[in-house]
Amino acid sequence: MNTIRTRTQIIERLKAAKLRPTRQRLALARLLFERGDRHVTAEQLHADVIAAGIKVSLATVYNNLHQFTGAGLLREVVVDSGRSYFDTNTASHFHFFHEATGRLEDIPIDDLVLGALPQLPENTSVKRVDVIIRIR
Amino acid sequence: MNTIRTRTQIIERLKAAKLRPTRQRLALARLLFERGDRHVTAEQLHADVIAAGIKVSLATVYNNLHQFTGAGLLREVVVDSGRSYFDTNTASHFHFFHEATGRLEDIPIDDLVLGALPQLPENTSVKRVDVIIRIR
DNA sequence: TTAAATTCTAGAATCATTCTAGATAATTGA
DNA sequence: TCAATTATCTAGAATGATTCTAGAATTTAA
Repeated sequence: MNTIRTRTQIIERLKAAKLRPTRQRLALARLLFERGDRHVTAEQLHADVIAAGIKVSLATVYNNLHQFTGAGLLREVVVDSGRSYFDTNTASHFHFFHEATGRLEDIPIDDLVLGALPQLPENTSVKRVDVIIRIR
Repeated sequence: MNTIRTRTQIIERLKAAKLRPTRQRLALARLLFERGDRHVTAEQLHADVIAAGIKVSLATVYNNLHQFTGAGLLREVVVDSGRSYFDTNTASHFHFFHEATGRLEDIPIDDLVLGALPQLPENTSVKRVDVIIRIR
């Protein structure tokens, strides 16, 4: 998970996802994927990219967050009705949510064991299991 | 959890929570607590109370859902950034979330075992643990 | 019954997000 | 390299859930 990716690797990732490496998309992808795991909201990422000196509209940030999620490069985490968080760690894992600060933190996979899943309702399959430990 | 409460019991519950049993609040409380467990959004509950022939504004539904939650009579469940669900079952338990329909379903407590919680970050305590199995 | 306190309400305001439609940029194939 | 095609970007409007506002109505306690 500590993957530090180069610019070139990121461009490859985008191409593999059939997403053109435009100036805006590349800037967003670098902010998201060049360093370790991140949990961001659209607003936060928009502020980051602006701070990095690249002109990108908020709509574009939303578009790209959704495109990345659709391509499996991000995972949406629902902890707060009101805003969405996106997690660069797409492997199966759980979260601490700091209620006071709104910060999300990964729980190392082995640190929390989930027993066998219960029997599912008829004709359904699991899309995903979310575990959030809300702390303060 | 199959508590069928009488009108009088509900009034007592409200008084215990220091909430006046007004016409509107009582109507909402009866819809929520007279039958078994329910998972509702503000819009759904508003539609229900109107259908029951009582005139209540949407703002009042929101006010009361929050007051009930503050009093521990309801629990807010976050499954969807965009709208809030309120659960009349305040005991510790987990949920199935039907992504196609937006319906929440309780998982019987013993049907899913969560291992020991991981070590918490410094100076924090657990407020709540949410487990949501997203199915479709 | 009355005053004080709470609650209710319609409508405006807010906030995150999505939509619109025209402008710009990236890619493709000759 | 150069259009032509296609994807992408953008500002600003629109949306949808929720909260706020401030005045009216109701409830309670004495």
